[in-house]
Amino acid sequence: MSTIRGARERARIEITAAIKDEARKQLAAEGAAKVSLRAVARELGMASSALYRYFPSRDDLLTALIIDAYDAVGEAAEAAWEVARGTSGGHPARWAAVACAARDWALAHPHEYALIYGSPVPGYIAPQDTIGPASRVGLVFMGVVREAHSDDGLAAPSLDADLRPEAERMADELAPDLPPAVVTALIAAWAQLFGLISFELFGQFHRVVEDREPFFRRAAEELGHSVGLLRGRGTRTSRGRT
Amino acid sequence: MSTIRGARERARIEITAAIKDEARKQLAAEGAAKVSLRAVARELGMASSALYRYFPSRDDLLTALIIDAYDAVGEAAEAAWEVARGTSGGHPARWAAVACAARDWALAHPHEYALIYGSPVPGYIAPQDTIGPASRVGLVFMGVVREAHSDDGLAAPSLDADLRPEAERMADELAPDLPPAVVTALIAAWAQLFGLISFELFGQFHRVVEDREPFFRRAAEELGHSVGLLRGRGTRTSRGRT
DNA sequence: TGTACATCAGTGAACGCGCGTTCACTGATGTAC
DNA sequence: TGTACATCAGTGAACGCGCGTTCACTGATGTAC
Repeated sequence: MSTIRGARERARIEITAAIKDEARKQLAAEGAAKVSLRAVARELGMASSALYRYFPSRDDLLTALIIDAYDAVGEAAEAAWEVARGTSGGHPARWAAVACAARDWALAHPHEYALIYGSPVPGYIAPQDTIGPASRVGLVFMGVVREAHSDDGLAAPSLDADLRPEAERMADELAPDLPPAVVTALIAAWAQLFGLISFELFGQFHRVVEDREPFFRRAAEELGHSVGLLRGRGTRTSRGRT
Repeated sequence: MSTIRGARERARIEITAAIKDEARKQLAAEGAAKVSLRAVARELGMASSALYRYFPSRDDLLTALIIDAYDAVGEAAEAAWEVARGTSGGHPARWAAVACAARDWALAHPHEYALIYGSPVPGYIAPQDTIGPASRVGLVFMGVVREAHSDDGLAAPSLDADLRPEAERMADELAPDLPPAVVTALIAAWAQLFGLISFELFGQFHRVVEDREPFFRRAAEELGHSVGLLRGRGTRTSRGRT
């Protein structure tokens, strides 16, 4: 229970990390399907059976990678948010900065991205532990919107009558302080942003969109407006709009 | 070269279809990773080596499934468009109808959807033959927009200066008859629509969005407006908007 | 209509591969007295 | 500080699995004369 535990405990932590690192390396190189306990053990110079001291099964190792990936993209988004808050851009600029950070992370880690936002691995059931990390990026976008809200920089979009009950339920559960129409639009924008990233990463934009950064940026900005972010508030953004 | 070819040729066509059907069955049941030549052959009561008379490799069989899946979702979209054109709804309603058809198809064929819009199979390179079928759904959306354009039911969205060159290039290549801003917004909307579908299908909406049909419908309608579709044109749609 | 040959579908055995997981074990590290 | 025991990391062999692909072959269908 003390902070300094024996060599055993420290070794355990280090080796667990080494296993995950090697697995992540294989994930990055070959994709989730090719991550195998035997290959990891081989690369680490251990017997494959030794890994079972650290992960009860291959699925558990994959789960660890999934959690780490969610955390990594979440962290990237949080960091971008922090930076953007320190600059003169308004809320829409912060929104766009977070979106671009998510895209940048995805481009830098395509297989990790595919692991969490691509088709689910067949037979794999996401355990509870992934839920928290999975929502981290989304919470950053929600944070941007919430800040805009308290700055009076948010105009709730319209809401169809037949969508109202579901919108209120979602707002109740996720962000009771925000207008239901905003929460609804936010969730849609969240999915749509990752739709843009997935299409780029998974090859649907091949021979269609070439200059992808400005394309994505514009779409992301548009999504910011769709959730109700207003341009005026805060100091003026540096990127003009014609 | 005549229409009626020998028994050999007819048998070849039938058996090729049977192989694809069985493979599709396994795809639907277990996902792309589990589709194996041996299992297909087993189920068909043939030697596994016999399949090589029909498909030179497993990848080619997968390619056939991919093409069929693109064609299936494309066909569903086209059919929905035809129906929507026959009803009193305006262009936005047609857009929404096509979007909902794509979603319906995806919900009915989740593994086929994952095969074409999920993470690319590692090591698999999409051959040229998939390009045509892959663009079929997108062309339906473009058709809706084009019709609106010639009906004066389209207002081009704004376009950032830094995006203009790419927008003009894309318009030139894909739809020179449409304003570049519209083409750009259309491609973004296309990706975003499938982002909504993917999030729903791949489990990101689990415990977040419950009543998904109206949620999707609203987002789809919003996307229609984002490409410039105007409400007024054509007879009024049956779904009011508050 | 009949014959000789070419084409092609399908067989069954085999090759070689890599995987996840289990199990009885050895030896080092940690703990209680 | 020293000893006896418990805990745990790591080993290496083995089990059982299913896969993609190749190859020499048999026998049926098609074709040319």
